[in-house]
Amino acid sequence: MTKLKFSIEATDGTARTGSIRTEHGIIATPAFVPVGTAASVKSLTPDEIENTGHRVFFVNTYHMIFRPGLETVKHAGGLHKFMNWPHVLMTDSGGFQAFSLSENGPRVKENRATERSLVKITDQGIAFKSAWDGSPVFLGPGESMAAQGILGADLVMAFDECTFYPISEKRAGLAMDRTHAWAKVCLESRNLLKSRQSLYGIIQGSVYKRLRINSAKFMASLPFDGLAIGSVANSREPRDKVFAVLDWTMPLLSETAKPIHFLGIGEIEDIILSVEKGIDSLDCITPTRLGRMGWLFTKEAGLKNKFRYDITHRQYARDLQPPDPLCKCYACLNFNRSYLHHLFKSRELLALRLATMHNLYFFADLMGKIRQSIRERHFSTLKKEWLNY
RNA sequence: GUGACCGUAGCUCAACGGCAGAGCGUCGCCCUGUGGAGGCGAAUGUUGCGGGUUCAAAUCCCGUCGGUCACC
Repeated sequence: MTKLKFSIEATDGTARTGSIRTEHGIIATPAFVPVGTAASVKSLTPDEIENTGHRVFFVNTYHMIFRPGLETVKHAGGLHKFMNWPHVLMTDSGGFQAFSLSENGPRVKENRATERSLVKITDQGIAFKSAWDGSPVFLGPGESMAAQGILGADLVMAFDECTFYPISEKRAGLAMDRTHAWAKVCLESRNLLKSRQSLYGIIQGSVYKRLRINSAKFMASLPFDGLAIGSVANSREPRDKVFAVLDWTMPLLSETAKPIHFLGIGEIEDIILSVEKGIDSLDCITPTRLGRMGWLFTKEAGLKNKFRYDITHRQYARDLQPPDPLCKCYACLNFNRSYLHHLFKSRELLALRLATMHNLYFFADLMGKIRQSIRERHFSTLKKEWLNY
């Protein structure tokens, strides 16, 4: 019945390192999970993803439902075969789109204020409209589990209501209650999942201590295979609150001996701080999306620049250094900043590929160093080396 | 040498008597379970130079300098 096998091999304070074993291989934790929303880590082949050091990535159920459609994935034999990805996969339940496609979503808020919300949330689930052609799809916890069963990822997320910020405690409480009710349905729907799929329950409650503790206790009491923390850094939640949420919930979650995933984190500093508090895995679009926009990660860029620089700036036009002099990725071993600058200015496809490769390698490399530091009980040294505090 | 056309932002050009603009570039900001091969914003001008006409000139007139093309 239980699918993943999680073992903690070493701890340093509350930070911990170990492994998650699945049918499609082992993930060393703490792990960073790249995002491949539409069944592709944009611009990279499976071999190239593997060469960046990652053995797992995230695919989005919402996107698969509309394109290519679940039947197409089923016909291909599931996501692993469809994409020819032999390693571990995670799928999101579609719950994030409750936030991202709503009138409070990031796109709408910034520059599509006149566009209508593409979601309507009720106690039964979320009525979506396709972002591409407006066609409707209803997704509740049962539907999401069935969909994720067809997709066949190793690690799947319970269907939840992801909240925006700012939000009142009352409304955050309603979303949490709904998420709790849906969590039970997701567990009841387990037979819709393939036998080897593992289900993560998601803690909600926005920035409210009472709600977060309530949610952590509730989720920890249920027979999930893993636990996840949601809705923390979606839309301008204050940074101190992001980590306060971990302080409130991690002591309750750590006791379960289940892997704990932090949804949507993040920046280098946030990753280090999250690992310090016991997080086992995190996913984020930062290395991939920011890479496509010309941001390259380097340690030398420093904390104040979030460890990245914009290669499209004029100052790199004739810079013959590798993108990151300390890096051993394909891009850094073979090309210089001058060339990458040119590729971005010329909008060459290779720019996106090399930047994505480098950033993913940088993240995987950092996670490897983090794991080693925990094993050697030097995590605080690593933290100080990067964050200087 | 003669004639025609052209000189406007860093670049390519628009405006052709009525507040000097766009694209690209530059610089800045944004992106945390991807609606993103993005989005938002700012700076930059003695309209080649000098004179004239006019309430008003990048625009019309004269001169001058520079460029391109054509013809000798």
